[in-house]
Amino acid sequence: MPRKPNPETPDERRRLIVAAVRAIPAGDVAGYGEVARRAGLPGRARLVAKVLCAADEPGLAWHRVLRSDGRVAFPAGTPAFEEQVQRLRAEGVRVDAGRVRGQRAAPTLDEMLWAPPGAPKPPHRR
DNA sequence: ACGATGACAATGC
DNA sequence: TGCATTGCCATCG
Repeated sequence: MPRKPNPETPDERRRLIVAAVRAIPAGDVAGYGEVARRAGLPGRARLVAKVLCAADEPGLAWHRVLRSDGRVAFPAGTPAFEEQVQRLRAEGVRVDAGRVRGQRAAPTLDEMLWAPPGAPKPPHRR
């Protein structure tokens, strides 16, 4: 059956995405793709970026959203980049050279199931 | 309608 | 890890 690509209105999508971002607990992070999926909009990672860019929602934790590789999306050195890094560190997130440590930016279902507490432990680096 | 663009993702070397 | 390539999706001129 023909799948429906975008049954939602632009505003609806914006709302869903903002909600998904709000759902990220402090001190934790998520990838754009992850947020998109949690928002019920799989494959729309770029839309998430768009929304965050235009999001003027006060208190929105946009800084907890990273690329799938755990890196900050802004080019290093830019004001936005620096601010994001600081905000993350302020929440106890270890950021090294624009890369987040200690957590997975885009944990897959497999990963969650296959990496229960006590599994392959990546050595802490700091 | 079409091509360019972007706070992206997955894959390959 | 880093860089290049390809795929994706919504927006905009």
